[in-house]
Amino acid sequence: MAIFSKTCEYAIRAVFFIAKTSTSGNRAGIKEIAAGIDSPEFFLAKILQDLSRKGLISSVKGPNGGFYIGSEELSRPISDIVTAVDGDSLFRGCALGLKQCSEVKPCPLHNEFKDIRNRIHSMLKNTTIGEFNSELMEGLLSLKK
Amino acid sequence: MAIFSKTCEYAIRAVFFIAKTSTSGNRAGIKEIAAGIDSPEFFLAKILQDLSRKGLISSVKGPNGGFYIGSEELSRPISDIVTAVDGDSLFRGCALGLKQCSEVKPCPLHNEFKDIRNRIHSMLKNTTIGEFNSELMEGLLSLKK
DNA sequence: ATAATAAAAGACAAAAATATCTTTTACTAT
DNA sequence: ATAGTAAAAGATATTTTTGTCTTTTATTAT
Repeated sequence: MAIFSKTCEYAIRAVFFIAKTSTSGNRAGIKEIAAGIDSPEFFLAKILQDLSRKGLISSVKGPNGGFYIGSEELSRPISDIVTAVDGDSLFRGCALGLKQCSEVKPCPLHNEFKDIRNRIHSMLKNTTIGEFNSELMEGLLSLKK
Repeated sequence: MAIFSKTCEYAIRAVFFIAKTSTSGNRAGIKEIAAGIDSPEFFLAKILQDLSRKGLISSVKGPNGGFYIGSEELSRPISDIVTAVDGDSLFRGCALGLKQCSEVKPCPLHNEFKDIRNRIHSMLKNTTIGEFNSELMEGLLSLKK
């Protein structure tokens, strides 16, 4: 199993793509994004609708429309995307799926995973949506294949 | 999303349970295990059949039969279980699902996840199947709910 | 106003993961 | 050898995730 769901993978890649496009002052259409991150177009459309409803990205309909990200949203952490799509079980839940797992009633892996969970969480919290824009524009980072 | 698949969660919990039972010199039946880790019995049966085929646990049919783990298997790392069930994408794959992601063609999160992947991997490699037996027997650790 | 455009919304389909039940095989104790 | 037991194997069902297509709504440019 991967760290994120397919939906979340597409979401993060798309948001990075839209962030890059927005920084250069443009809006990105769904076809352009889907091609740019190599994802199924209609499936991605659903994901972006959801992110839009949740205020993580913005959109405009009609000619010259498309998706964009405002400067305030650019400084949001990518943990916001992950939480919106996959929930917080990645950094809050028990690795073995136990509802009651805690300090007082720990699963065998509770302590060994504590640090890892925290690391994932703080990493996602300290990485922003707009953080990779210049490297993306320079072509140093990849969002597809 | 959780770190492991449901199948893998059940697998690890069941293996810990069988390890504990084996250490006290007994075999564990499927009903006993399913009850002991709070999992669907028939689904767990399938999982254990698979682990048995792969040599991670052993089984005996008929009266007094059941599942057990030999002393050699007790010192195996739990990464063996994870790999057998979920594959190695958790510690090898790209967080954003890119096939080609690497040092030369990294995704935006490649570097931030490198350390985390390594930590997860080494943790799972350094934790053995039998490691929690005494604490499990003392009731200090939980495998259900 | 109207036509063209692009996202939103709704409905549907396929695949994978999770779960259940039945039949068969192997082993044990009598 | 036979009956009882428990896992293995096979078949089927349900749910969730992933993916596709069509219709509607909002916006823009003419």
